[in-house]
Amino acid sequence: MKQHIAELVSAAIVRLKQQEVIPEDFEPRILVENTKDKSHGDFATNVALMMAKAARCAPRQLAQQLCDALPASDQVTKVDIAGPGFINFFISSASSSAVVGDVLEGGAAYGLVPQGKGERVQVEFVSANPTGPLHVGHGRGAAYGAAVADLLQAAGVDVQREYYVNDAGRQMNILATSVWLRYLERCGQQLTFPCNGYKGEYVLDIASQLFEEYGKQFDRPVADVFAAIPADEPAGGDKELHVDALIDRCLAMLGEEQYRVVFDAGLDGIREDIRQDLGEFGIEYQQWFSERSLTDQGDVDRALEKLQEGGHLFEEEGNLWFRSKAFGDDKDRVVRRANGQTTYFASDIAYHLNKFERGFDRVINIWGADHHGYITRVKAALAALGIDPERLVVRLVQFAILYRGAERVQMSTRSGSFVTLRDLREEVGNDACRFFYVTRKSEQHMDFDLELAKSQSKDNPVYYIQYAHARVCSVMRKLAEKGWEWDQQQGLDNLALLDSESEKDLMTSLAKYPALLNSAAHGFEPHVLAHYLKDLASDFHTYYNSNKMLIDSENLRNARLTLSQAVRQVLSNGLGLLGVSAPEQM
RNA sequence: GCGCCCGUAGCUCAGCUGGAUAGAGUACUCGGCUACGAACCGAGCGGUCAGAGGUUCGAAUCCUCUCGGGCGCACCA
Repeated sequence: MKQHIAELVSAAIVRLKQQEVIPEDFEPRILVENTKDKSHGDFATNVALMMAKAARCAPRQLAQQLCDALPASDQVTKVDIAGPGFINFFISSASSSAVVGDVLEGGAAYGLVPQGKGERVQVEFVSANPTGPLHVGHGRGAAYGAAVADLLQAAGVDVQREYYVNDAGRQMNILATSVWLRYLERCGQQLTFPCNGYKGEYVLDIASQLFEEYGKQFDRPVADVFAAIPADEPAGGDKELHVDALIDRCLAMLGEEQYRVVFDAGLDGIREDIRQDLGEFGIEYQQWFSERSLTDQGDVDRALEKLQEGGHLFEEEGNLWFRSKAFGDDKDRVVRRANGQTTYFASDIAYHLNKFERGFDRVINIWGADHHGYITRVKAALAALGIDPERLVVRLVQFAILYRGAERVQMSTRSGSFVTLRDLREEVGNDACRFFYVTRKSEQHMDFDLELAKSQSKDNPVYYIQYAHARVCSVMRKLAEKGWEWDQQQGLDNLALLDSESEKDLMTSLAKYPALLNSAAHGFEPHVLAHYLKDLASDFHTYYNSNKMLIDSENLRNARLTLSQAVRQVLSNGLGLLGVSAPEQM
């Protein structure tokens, strides 16, 4: 409909150009909007205001000339000029109610853009270090990333969801060592656990499992393990030196092969736990990409060689640097240390090169807000590799600050005293969780009150929307109890009977859905959909309270049921995209 | 010190690439079930859009500065 009006306006502009009212070369953007106030009709455009200057003409006068030049349309019943020069369009009830048929015909596919000609896009999200279970902070990235991916897919984009597994590096070595120390305890030995180690209970579980599977194969005397290790922090030493020395000792005493077994026990255990956790949260990935595989397959070296060929690397004091400053970064960055080890950044360069080599037109990274300083250097690397940095989109998700009532909850993976996503899901429910996370735009800081979310009260908007859906279902059940049937065709034939304010509002809302989906998808803004669904549910509740549906008049009854079914369909479609269920009863 | 994000009703937040009288929820005050589900609906109360300049027909929205909050500024991942 917006499109139709835009065409009418466009035709009018062409006529005015022929009459030389406005300059030939002037190409205004024609913006048609839904009106906020019903007295302003159904749609409005501000072109007259935009063009006034170029036309050297008062906006209202220009608007009048535009109106006179508008071609006739059987869908438009009235055109008005209002305010400073807006042109308001009133559309016929037949064309506004046509959407009901469209929705029912489309069904679950209503609002979706067919797959096929769309671009290939990768969405990488969560990618938390596999050093422990996901906590509530990761939950936001999970819900947001999944919704963005699903929205893009709904918009016809070919989407691949990926989790980057940081299965290399110091943190993973600390985890492996933590597992081993717990394992030694499980073997019956006593030791002082490093304060910088991973103290979570899940480490104990992994250690126990290791013990059950391998017996005492990895057992070594604790006295030897801690011999000549620098003191830990509580003992007046340095916790970092302490834990690093333990890692080296662990590797030395177990040997490469056994160390790898212990390491993998930790890695695999946690990665599978995360996979299951997210799966239960309704999130499935097409790929779990291993950081280690980049080094193993020589991708890192290859990426560095490529940079070298382009002359983007230089050596200084034994370190190999990338000239990221030349691409807008604050300073140059080390990619390979003097000891030969490549940095995490080097892996990331290789990873992003790998992504684009896999053929994605665009790559979307959902990162925690603390990574924002990282964007410039990754884009710098892409530019140096000859890849347009614009093809990488980074969306930052601000932290969710946890509250228990008025008290702020501190989170730390290392100390083990954090609230896991799993705990939250079990207490609040997946639906409320998924919805709550995406109700706010991603760059907005979010207060997550556990008490409120756990209370399962009506305060949570997800119940409000689900209730609207369940209500329609309930009416259909009651209809059957009365021995009646819903005649969709009769309903569609009698939509003209639905001329109340609330019915028109509903139809307008339904008609907005496809365009809204599209803009939510391309703007990476699932919260737009969340708010829309709340408004649609609200409109429906209003309608439901003021109009009875199960009435004797067959024509009106079927018309109302048909409208309600269309609402139900859109609620169901929208909730589905956000990973929230649409229950038939609650 | 430099960079990014944020500041809208008592609280939690929307406000689309500048548009008409800045909106929801919640809290508070009233009112509505012999009704297809009251997990609902209706009405009221509540604002110097942090502040100051600027751009223009028009600014919560764009630009600059100030104030206030969050987060970054590694040869960690």
